[in-house]
Amino acid sequence: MADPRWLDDEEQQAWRAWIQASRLVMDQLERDLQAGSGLPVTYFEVLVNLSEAPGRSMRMRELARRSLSSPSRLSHAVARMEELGWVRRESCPTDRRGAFAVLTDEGFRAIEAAAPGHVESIRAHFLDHLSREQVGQIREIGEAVSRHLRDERDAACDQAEAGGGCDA
Amino acid sequence: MADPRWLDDEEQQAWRAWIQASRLVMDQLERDLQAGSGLPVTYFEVLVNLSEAPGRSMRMRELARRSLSSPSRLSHAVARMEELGWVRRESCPTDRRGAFAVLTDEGFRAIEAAAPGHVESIRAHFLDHLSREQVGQIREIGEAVSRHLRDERDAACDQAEAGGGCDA
DNA sequence: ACCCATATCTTGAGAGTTCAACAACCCCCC
DNA sequence: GGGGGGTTGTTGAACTCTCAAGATATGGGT
Repeated sequence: MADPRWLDDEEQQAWRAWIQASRLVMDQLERDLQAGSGLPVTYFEVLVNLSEAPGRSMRMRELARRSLSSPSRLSHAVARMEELGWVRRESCPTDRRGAFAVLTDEGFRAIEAAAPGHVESIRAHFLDHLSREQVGQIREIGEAVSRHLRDERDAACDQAEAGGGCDA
Repeated sequence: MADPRWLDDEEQQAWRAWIQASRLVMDQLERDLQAGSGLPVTYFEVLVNLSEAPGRSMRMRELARRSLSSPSRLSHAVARMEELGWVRRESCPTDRRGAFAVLTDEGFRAIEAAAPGHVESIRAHFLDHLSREQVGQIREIGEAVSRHLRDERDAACDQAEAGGGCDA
């Protein structure tokens, strides 16, 4: 840590371009979606995940995983969306700790209303500026990076478990 | 808007991979930087921009632009960092509306302490998983997307100005 | 049958972000 | 030398996110 390998010019430029694009795209989508439908992007993603689930219903834990959300965040988000009438909670019959989140009809209509504008936004601020080749490149890069971070998260869990037996 | 051009499979995959990677990388960097130095990423970026400016000093407006921050956000952020003793405000002699943000020695030390871990984090969660080619690709893609969004922001200003004379 | 580590989910407080409204000021134009 | 439009920066409220702590329940080992 005393003598870190600083980034060379190419790395520096790539990193800055990536993080800048990340931020700008996210922020713009957030504004568009907010202005068009009053939905934060994170809510939209939760609702989409729910809408694709059988019965439009999913365990909180699983929903959190798919929405790239922490349990806490999802809990707050669902609480908020319950107030809005978009989601309803149901208790799990086989595991009394568990809770299901269920998408209501009103929630479904909210996604349907928001989706077209959101897709336009994705095209206008992202896809339209990429060649066909670049679309393929970004998919591979994104998947490689995501895969790693997902693995690492799982490894962290395994490590925690294995840690118990490490010196025991 | 009634009949949007939905994303085909390739577009869908590319978009999801991108946004997922964006989120995962950002979140991980945030955690690492927070754990290592108690700095939020946005603060770090503000401080870095300041540290590279002549006199370690910059007008709020310009600092906001470079940090991809809204004026409001920067104002709050600087207020917070002033409490921490990392930044100091100075009034502008030639424009009495204006304010400078100035990096203090303590603020500079805070960046120096945070930087090595941050770079390691960038390598571990991003650069290390990309081939040399992909580093180049991501730079081009990021710059294309950023350029567009930057242009659009400027165009929005021009439009607002031109709008005054549009039907006048 | 009991205990304890784990898992699931919630809650409250603290911190950052956004939006709209506001205050202060510059500058150009009449 | 005033107006008036545009710029710069701040503020407060509402909202979201994170972190740590807690409530409840499961499951395996003894």
